[in-house]
Amino acid sequence: MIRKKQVTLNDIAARSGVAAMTVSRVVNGNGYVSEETREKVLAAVTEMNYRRNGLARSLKRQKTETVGLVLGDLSNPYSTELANAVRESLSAQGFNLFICISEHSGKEDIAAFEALVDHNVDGIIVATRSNRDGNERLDRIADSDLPIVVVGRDFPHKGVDYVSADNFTGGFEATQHLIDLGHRRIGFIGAAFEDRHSLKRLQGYLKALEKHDIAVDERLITGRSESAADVPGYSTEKIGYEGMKRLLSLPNRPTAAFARNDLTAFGAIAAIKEAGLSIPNDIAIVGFDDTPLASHTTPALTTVRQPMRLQGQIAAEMLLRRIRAVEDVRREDRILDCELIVRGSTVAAKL
Amino acid sequence: MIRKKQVTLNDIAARSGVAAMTVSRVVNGNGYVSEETREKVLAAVTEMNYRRNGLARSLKRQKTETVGLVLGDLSNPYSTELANAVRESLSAQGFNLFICISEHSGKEDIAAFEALVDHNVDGIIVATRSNRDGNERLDRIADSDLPIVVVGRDFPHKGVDYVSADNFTGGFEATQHLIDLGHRRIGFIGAAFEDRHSLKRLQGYLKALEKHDIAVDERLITGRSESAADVPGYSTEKIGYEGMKRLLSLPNRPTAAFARNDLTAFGAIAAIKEAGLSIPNDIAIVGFDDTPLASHTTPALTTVRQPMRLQGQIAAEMLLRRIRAVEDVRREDRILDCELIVRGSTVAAKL
DNA sequence: TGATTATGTGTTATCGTTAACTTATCCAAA
DNA sequence: TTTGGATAAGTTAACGATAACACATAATCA
Repeated sequence: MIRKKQVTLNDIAARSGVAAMTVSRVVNGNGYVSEETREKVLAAVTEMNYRRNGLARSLKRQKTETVGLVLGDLSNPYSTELANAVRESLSAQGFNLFICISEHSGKEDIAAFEALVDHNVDGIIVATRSNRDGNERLDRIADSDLPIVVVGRDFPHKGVDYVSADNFTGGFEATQHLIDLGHRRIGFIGAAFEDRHSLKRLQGYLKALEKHDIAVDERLITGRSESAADVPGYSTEKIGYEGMKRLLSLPNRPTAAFARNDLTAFGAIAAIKEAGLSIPNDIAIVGFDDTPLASHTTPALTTVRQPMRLQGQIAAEMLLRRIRAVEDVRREDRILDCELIVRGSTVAAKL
Repeated sequence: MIRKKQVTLNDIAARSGVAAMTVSRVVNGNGYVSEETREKVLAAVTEMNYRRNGLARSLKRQKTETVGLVLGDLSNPYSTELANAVRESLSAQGFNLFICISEHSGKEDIAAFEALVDHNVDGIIVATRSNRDGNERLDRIADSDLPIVVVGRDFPHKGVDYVSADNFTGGFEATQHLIDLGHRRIGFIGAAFEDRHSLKRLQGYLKALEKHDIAVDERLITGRSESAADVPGYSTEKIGYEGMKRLLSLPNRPTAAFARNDLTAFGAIAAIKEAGLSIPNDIAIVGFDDTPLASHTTPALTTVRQPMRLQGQIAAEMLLRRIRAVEDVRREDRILDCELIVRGSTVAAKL
C-alpha cells in the first residue's frame, strides 16, 4: 500500500514562500519571526496538515525527551501505581514515557533495554527483578553514560541511582509480627530459586527467624518452580496458591506464612480456604504492598505498606536530574520506610 | 555532564579502513562482504563498542519496526494479558512494543497518540475506552494511513480494524443468568456517565431487562462520579465498593448486581460483606473478565470469561497485516465469543 | 572466448530537521 | 553620522544511517 508521503518542512516552506528554517522557527516558537510570516506559515501548516518528524528532530537535537520504563510483573498493582506516578511526574516536565514489559527473563530485560536504547531515549527507569544477564547489559548501558534509575532494588554502578522501599526491614517486621504473635513455624511464599539472594524480603524473614533462634526449615520456603516462567498467563496468585498447597501438604504444616506480596497472599488465602482451614486461626497470613484489595479480603489482609507512588515520583526526579545534569552527577539512593498494617489475617498462635 | 560522544559508522569505517557503507553491510548482515573485511569490521565494532543509531536508521529506512500500545486501566488483569499477548506476537516478528498509559481522559489519549506518532511507530493498537477527543484525534491519525487497530471496542473508520469480545452478548447473558435465577431488581455497577453510550456491557444488561419486561431503574445503575478520575491511585475496586454501598443504601435494594468487570465486582463484594450481608443469598454478583482471582474469592465469582490473550494475538496480527500491506487493506473486525462461568456468587433469588 | 552473472567495495545523495552562521534592515543611542 | 543591538530571514552543514548506483574483479556459462 502506498502510504501518503509525509509533509515536510520544505513543503510548508515552498507553499508559504519562505525558507525551511523559518518554518522550523514558527513551528518551534523560537527565534525571530514576523507576525505576518508566522501567520502565513501557520496557515500552510494547517492546510497541509503538517506534523514535524520526531525522528529527524531527535536525530538533530540529540535528545528525544522520552524516557523508558521497564516493568516486570505488570499485573501487580505496584507496577500500575509506579508507572502512573512516573508518567505524571515526567509529563509535567514535558517528557514522554514508553513502557516495556519484561515479565520473566534476562533475555526479555535485554530486549527491552535494547529497544529503548535504539530509540535513543534520554533515560531508563528499571523496575524488574535483578538477574545476571539483565544486570550485565544494564551495566554496559550505564557505562555509556545513559541516565539510569533502578526502582525496588539496588544496583551497584556509580552512574545508577536507585530508590526502593525498605524491603529488608519490611520483611523483618512482617515476620517479627508473626513471631510476636507466638508463631514459630512460619512459611515464606514466593521465593523462586533464582532470587533467593536478591530477595530482600526473604532476607528480612530469615533475619527475624535468626534473631529469635528459630531454625530455618527450607521446606517452608516455597516459590515458583523454574518452569512456571514459561507458562503464558501464569499469575502471581497461582504461585501463592500452589506454594501454600505445598506448605499445607507438609507433615508439620506452618501456623503462619509471609507472602512476598499481596497477590501471592491472595493465592495463598484461596488455597487455605479450599483446604477447609480458617484464616487466621489455622494459618495466619501477612502480605506485602497493601494493594487496594488487601483491605477487602475476608479476613482483611495484614500486610506491609510500601509507598508506591512516592517511589515513582522519586525515580522520575532522579532520572530528570541526571538527564539535565551539566556536570557529573553523584550517585544517589533512597530507601523508603514501610509500614506494617495489621488487619484480620493475623492472630496469636494457638498454643 | 559531557556524555560520551557516540561511536558512528564512520568511526568504525575509519578504524577498519573501509567505507561506512561496508560497515553498514556488515552490521546489518546484508549485501556482499568478504570474510576478511567482515572480521576486520567486527573487530573494530567490538573494540569501539559500536551500536548503531536507531534514530538515523529509522529516518533513512522510513520505518521503526516498533508498535505502540495505548492502554487504559493498567491495573486490570485484562490489560496485562492483552499487553503480554501483543508483545509476544510482535516480538516473534521482530517488532518492539512500546506501551503508553492513558487512564482517564481524552487528553491523555491524545498525548499518548502524539508521543507514538512523533516516534514514527509503524502502527498503533488502541485499548482505551472510547471518548470524543480521543476518537477525533485517532480519526485524524487513521486518515494519514498509519496502521491502527482498536481492541475491546469498535471504531468507525475504514482504515481501522478492531477486535473485541462480544461485550454486548456477555452483558446480556450475565443479566439473563440473574433473571433466570429469579432476580428482578438487578443493579449495574461501574457505568460512568460518560460511557453510558459506549458501554456495550451496560447495553446488554438493558437489553436483557427489556426482554423480560423489567423496568429500568436508573438508581440501580451506578458508577464512578466525575471527580474520581482526578484522584491519583483511585482504583477500580473502589468504584465497585462505593457503587455497591450506594445500592445498599437504597430503600429497596437490589437482590443481584452485574459489575462491569471483576475488579469492580471485588469491590462490590467487599461492600456487601462489610454491610454484614451474605453473598449470594442477600445479593448475587456477576463480574466480567474471569481474572485469576475470580475463582479464588469467597464465594467464587460468577463471571463472563472473555478471551484476553486471543484478542491481543489477533490485534497484533491485524496490525502487522496492515503494516506489511503493499496495497490497500480492507477493514476487518472480529467479535469474539464470551462464556458465562457460573460459580458461587450467584444463586436463585429468595422469594 | 566473449558474454553473463556473482561478488566485493566505494561514492553520492538523501531521510527531515535544526544549530550555527550570514545577510540585511531598522531604530536608537553616542 | 556612526555604531551597534534587536529583529527578520536565508544559507549551509550537519545529525548517523542506508538506498541506489557505479565500478571493479572473479567465476560461470554458452
